[in-house]
Amino acid sequence: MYSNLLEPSLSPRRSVSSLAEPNNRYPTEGGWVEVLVDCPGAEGLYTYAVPPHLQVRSGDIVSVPFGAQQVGGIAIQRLRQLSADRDPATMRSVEDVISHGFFPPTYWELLQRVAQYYCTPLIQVVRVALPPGLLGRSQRRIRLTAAAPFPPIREVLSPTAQQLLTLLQAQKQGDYSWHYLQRQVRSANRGLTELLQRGWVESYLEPPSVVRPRQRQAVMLAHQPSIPSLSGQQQEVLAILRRQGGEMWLQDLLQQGQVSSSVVRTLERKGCVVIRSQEVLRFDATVPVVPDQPKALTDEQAEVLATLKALTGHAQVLLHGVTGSGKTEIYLQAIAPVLQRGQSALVLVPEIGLTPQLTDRFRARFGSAVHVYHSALSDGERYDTWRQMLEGTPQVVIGTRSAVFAPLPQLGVIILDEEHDGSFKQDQPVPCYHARTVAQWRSKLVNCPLILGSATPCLESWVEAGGREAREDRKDISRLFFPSSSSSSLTSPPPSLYLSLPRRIHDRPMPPIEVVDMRRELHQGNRSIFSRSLQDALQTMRDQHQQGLLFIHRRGHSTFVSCRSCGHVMECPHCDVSLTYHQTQLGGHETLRCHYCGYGRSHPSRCPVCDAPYLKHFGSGTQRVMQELAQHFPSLRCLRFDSDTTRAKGSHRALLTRFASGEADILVGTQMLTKGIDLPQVTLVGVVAADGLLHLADFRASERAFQVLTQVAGRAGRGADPGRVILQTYSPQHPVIEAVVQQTYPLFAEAELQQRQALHYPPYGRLVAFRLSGFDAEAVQQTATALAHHLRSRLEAELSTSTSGQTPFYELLGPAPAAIVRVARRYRWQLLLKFSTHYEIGLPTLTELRSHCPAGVSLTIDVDPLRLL
DNA sequence: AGCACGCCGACT
DNA sequence: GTCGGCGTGCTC
Repeated sequence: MYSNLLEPSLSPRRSVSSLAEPNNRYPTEGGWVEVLVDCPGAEGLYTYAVPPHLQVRSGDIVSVPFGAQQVGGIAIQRLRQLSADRDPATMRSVEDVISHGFFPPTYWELLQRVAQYYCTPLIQVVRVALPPGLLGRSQRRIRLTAAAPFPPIREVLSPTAQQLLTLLQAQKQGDYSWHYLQRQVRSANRGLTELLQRGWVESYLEPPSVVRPRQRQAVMLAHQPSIPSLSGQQQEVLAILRRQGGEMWLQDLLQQGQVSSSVVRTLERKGCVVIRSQEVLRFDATVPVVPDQPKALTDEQAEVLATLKALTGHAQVLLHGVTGSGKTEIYLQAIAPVLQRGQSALVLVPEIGLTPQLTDRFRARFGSAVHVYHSALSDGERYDTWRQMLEGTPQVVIGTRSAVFAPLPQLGVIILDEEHDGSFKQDQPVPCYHARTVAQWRSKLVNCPLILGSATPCLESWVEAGGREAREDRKDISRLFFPSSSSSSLTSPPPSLYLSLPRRIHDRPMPPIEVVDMRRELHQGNRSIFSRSLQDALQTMRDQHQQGLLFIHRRGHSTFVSCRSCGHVMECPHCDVSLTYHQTQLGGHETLRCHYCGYGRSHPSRCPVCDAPYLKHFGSGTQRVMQELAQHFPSLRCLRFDSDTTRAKGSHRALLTRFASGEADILVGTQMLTKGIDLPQVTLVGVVAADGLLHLADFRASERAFQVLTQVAGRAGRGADPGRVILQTYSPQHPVIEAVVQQTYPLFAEAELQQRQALHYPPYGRLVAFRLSGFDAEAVQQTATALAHHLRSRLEAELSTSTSGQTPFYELLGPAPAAIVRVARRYRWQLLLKFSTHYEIGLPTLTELRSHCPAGVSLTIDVDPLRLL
């Protein structure tokens, strides 16, 4: 059923136990080891000889020869003897040990579970769990030899060989990677054999460049019995060393003593000092800002905190606190005792770049015990942070979804902040894991609490916390639910506790939300994108020297460009979408960009179809709003805040800092505004058009719209001044809008859940998406149909042998083309499997399904997809 | 991923 | 007949 990497010789459980025991005694040298190799297509274990000089233990990261190259891998298990069908003479040896990894107990079980559940080979999971570059691979390179004639003798060489030679000779070192040459020259292979035969070039393997800890030489005083006679310089060096407490970096010592290293070497020979290589860790150790103290809590906060502190062992808690209710302070105070116990805490956030404020608060409270782990770190920083975790020092790791695999050995609590956020789900490379799901497993495995925090919990978490059953009682504050009488069909009580913070701190009111019907504005002659209400509010805000946010669903200027003469719409040549018009300022450069594949071109002056000069852009994005603001409110200072202006590293924080310091009055942005911004001086929030969010063809569209709008609205009035929210829409009667205005999560959830239940959508059913794509439209469609047949017969067979007492329910939808069939020239089709949660369905392995796909059609399985194509 | 081996169309 | 395309299959 699953990608059975470890079968048949080794059951998963056995491998786990052997890896989990660091005190296992292995032969120190020689013997054999099974290695999980990092190579696509190589999904089994490979046996290698352990050379006498190496000590290889289970869990170590090793470098091994594999075919023609060197690749990284993980030592899974030592073998005392080789199986009989193997000839010891032909076995290859482990090249090197890259990292001794004593992963925490149960860690491997977690990784295997992820691989199993998300239908992906274990090595893929290992790859997301380890810092990048740790599993290195060698590279084939080609370089000129001394024998190569210069200039090249043209007559005797084939054109391809000539091309290669010219290319190499143009390069300073005369050295290129083979990969590069193949891309440059049509049939490079032929030409290369020619050149190799003549001996003009040679091919060599560059060993994998593996990220390793940086080593520095440390010098320390030795305790010596007799003091030998020393020269003046030698005595001087010893004196410096003593002054510095007996231990220094060699480099510092040489610099301070103004001596050469030979002086120190002599001292070492005489036994006065010891020189040792030591790892230096490259993580950001800046302990910034003013240290702060735990803040006084409201009664509600205190009650929640007391409950959290009382938790022992595994428990899942949904902390449902309205925006501005002080969840972060609770996290901080819940973590403090964990650290005191000598354990560590894992804090997962949607995107680290978006939450500099959160990181700062943690640093201010816990100082250097806070480590940040995410993809924006350099490989070296990431490696060192990761490695440092293995040591088990009590610490707080703040990170994005992949940090759920942070190898902390003494985990005391896991916190997922903004748990509803979609970026906890990975959808690009497999495994398509959800950090919340993985965190649930991990907290169970290591027996620690998991806290899910949100103002707008996703419906899965809401249902798990028993939110639906206990709805009627929810007028109370800060309650703890163990619904004793389970009313529904659930066989077990809700696996999660529900804690709520229904009020903001300091009794600050939730901002009132005013809905403006834009149809009426239009009828009354206002053709601007700003209603009169919003215009007035902006004016008032300006007069009172307050700040505001404007939320627009789209970046760019306009959503599409079309010809008013013939109706032609400008489209991306690689995708089935219209191009977005971009113009940063009036009169500035006009470009068209594809938001799916990144294609860009300049704005044509005439229609490419009918040549009429009447191309016009429609719809509005962040850039257009900026321009309109500049026209209507010239005195208002605006900053744009979207993925275009925050692309550069650190620009996110920079923009927020500028805004916070009062450099601008208004921040104009996209979804980013909803994430983790805590600016007390913001009083006005305007939603320019909510409609773009409401009408998406996806069963989660309403949930997402509700979350986004509630979160944006929640940015207003977090400080002393009360806030207000103006929500412009063309469909004011839409249920989502009504729910947002009333600020009643349970009502929204109930309505939405009824629909979900009726259609067997999550959380009442599970989904698995099978996604096919390829450059050949027909091949993709045919494969989709064939796969659907195969799956249907598989499922029927499964059903007939099912022994489960429940009536199994499943449905295979499709094959259907994706809503946007072609993206980046690839055609995309999808099959959707829906089945009831209590039915354990046996999914075929990825390998099995891929065997039904011809070359050129790729298949990925997305378990529990968030977005449907 | 690389790199074999192996099977079909246009050139000496 | 061979050169050269690239389609499957294996790497301890």
